[in-house]
Amino acid sequence: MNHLRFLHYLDEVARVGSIRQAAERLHVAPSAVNRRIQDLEDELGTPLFERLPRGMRLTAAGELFVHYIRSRAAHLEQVRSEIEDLQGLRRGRVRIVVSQAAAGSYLPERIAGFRQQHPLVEFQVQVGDHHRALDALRTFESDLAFIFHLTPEADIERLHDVAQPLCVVMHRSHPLAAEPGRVSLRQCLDYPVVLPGRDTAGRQLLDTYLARRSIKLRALIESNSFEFLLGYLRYEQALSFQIQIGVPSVGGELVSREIADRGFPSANLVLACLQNRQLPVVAYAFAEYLRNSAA
Amino acid sequence: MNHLRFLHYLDEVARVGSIRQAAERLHVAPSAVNRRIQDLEDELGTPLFERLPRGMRLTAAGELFVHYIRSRAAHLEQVRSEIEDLQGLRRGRVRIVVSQAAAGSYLPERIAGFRQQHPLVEFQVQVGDHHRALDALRTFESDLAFIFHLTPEADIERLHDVAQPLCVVMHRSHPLAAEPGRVSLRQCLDYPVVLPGRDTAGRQLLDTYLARRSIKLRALIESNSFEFLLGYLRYEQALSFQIQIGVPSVGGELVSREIADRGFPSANLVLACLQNRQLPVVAYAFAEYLRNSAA
DNA sequence: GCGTTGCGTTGCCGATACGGCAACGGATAT
DNA sequence: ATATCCGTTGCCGTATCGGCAACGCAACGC
Repeated sequence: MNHLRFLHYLDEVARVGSIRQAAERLHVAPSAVNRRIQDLEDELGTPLFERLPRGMRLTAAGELFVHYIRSRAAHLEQVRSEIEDLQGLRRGRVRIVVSQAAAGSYLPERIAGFRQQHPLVEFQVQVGDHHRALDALRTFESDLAFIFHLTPEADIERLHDVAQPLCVVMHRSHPLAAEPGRVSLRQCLDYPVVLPGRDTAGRQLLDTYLARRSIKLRALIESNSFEFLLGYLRYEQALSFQIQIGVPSVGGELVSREIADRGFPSANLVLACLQNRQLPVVAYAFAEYLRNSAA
Repeated sequence: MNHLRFLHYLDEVARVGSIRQAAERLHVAPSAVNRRIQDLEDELGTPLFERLPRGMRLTAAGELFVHYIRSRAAHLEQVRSEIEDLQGLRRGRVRIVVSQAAAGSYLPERIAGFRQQHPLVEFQVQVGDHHRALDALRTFESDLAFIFHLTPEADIERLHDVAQPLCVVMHRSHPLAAEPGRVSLRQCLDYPVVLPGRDTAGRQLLDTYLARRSIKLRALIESNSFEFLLGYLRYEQALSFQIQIGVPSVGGELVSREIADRGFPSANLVLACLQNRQLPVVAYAFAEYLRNSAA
C-alpha cells in the first residue's frame, strides 16, 4: 500500500503550504513531491494549487480533492480496524483532541482504565482550544474531540455531553478547605485568585457570571496554562476556578469545592466527532467507554 | 492515479473469483495480480482470499476490504465529478440499472432529453432484474437503479417512486383499440394474450389479481423478453399486459389502454441508490431530472 | 489408472516509474 | 543589490513492477 505515498505528499503540502517544507517533513526531495503533484494535476485536468511566490495554496478543486484524500485515509484506518477486530484483537490507535482541562487527570485516568481492557490500543492525544479541535476533526487528524460548549455546527456530531460545575480550587492546607460541603462565592472573595486566560471557555463563563452580579475579581495571576495555575496553589494560599474534571481527584494536594451560589455557571463538556464519519472500532469503543464512565 | 491499479486488481479477482481470469480481463500477467494481492495481505497481516482448488474466495476481511476499495473508487468518481462541475462543465458518466420495462422507450427518451441539456454526459445502462439491480448498487457498479416494487432494505435509499397502472397493450389495428378510454378486463378475455415470464414483477401482480378474482388467463406465449412480446403483437391480434412506461409512446404501432376494473393492480416503480452514498453530481442531476419529468 | 485442465505460485529478467541531486528562474524581504 | 525562499526541470541511479516460463497441486474426464 506504499503506492498511496503520493497522496500523503499532497496532504502534507496542503497542510504546510510549501513543497519544500512538506518534502522535508516527508524525508524526500522536493522534486519528488513536485512531480507527483504535477502528475495528479495532469490527470485531473485542473490545477490543485495556486503557485504563490511564498508557496502553494489550494484551489477550490484542490480543497475537494484533499478532503477526499483525508477521508479516504481515515476510511482505510476504519477498515483496518474492523479487520483486526474480527481477528479478535482490539488494537489500533485512538486519536483525540481535548481541552486543557481534560488533559491533566481526567483523560489520563480514562485512558489508563481503557487500556486495562484493551492493552494493545495506542493513543494520540492533542491538547487544543475550540478552534483547533474542530479543525483537527475536519482534517481527519483526530477521531474524537472532547471540548467545552460546542456551538452547533452542521458537520460535527455530538456523541455525549456532561454538565460540569465550575468549582473553586485550593491547596488542602487552605483555610477554605476546612469548610465542609459547598462554599459561597462571598467566602472566596477574601482570598487572592489565579485565573485562566480570558480566551478560555471556563474563564468566560466565570466573567459573564461575575459581570451580571457586578462582582469584581482581580486576578493575581492570569495564565493560559492550567497546570501552572494549579501548581501555583501549592506556593500561595490562593484560589482558582476550574471545572471538576480539571482537578486531579486522587492523591492530590489540591481540593475543589462546588460554589453554593444559585446560578453559578456550569460548563458543558462535549464529546464529538465528524458528522457521517465512520469511526475506527477502537475509537468508537473508547467513546462508549467515556460515556459509560462519565458518572 | 495509475497507482491505484492494484486495487482494481483485487476488485476484479473478487468479482470473477480467479486470478487468471481477472488477469486476462485486466490485460496483465497472472503473476502480477498475484503479487499485488500477496503484498496487500502481507501489509494487512491477514489473508484476503481463501485459496480453493477452483479459485479464490473472499474471506471476511477480504469482504470488508473489497467493499472499501469499491466505495473508495465510487467516492473518487464523485470528487472528480464535483471538480469538473465547478469548472462549469457537466460531464461524466451516469451508471444506471433498470427493469426491462424501462429499457424500451422510457429510459431512452429521458436520457435523450437529459443529454440535450448536458451533451457531455455519458451513460452506462444495464438491464436486470430486482436481484441484479440491488447487487449492482451494492458493488458500486451502478449509481442508480430504477426497478419495480423495492422491498425495503436497510442499505438502499429510495429517491423517488411512481405508481404505474398495469395496462393492456395491443396493436393499433386491434378491435379493442377502437374503444375510447378504458377497457374492462372482461373485454380482454375474448382475445389471446401473451405474457411476461412468471418471475417478472408485472406478471406476479397480474397473477395474484386474477387468482383473487378466480379468473383464468391462458397465455398464448410466455417470454422473458418484453421486446419480443410487444413485437409479437404486430403479427397476431393478441393482447399483452405491461405498465405504461413499458409501451413506446410515440409513433408506435402499439396502443395501451388502462383497465377499468376496480382494484386492478398498479406497479410501483422506484428510483433508488445506495444508502449514504454520495452520488456523482451528474448522477444526482439525472435523478432529479427523472423525478421532475415523471409527470 | 491415466492424462488433461485449470488453479495459484515462484524465479528470473527486462521495462518502467520514482526519488535524489544540482541547477535555473522568479519573487520577495532586508 | 544581495540574500533567501519558492517551484521547477534535466539527468541519472535505483527500487518497483510486469512478463515469461516453469512448478506443484487438486479436480475432472476417460
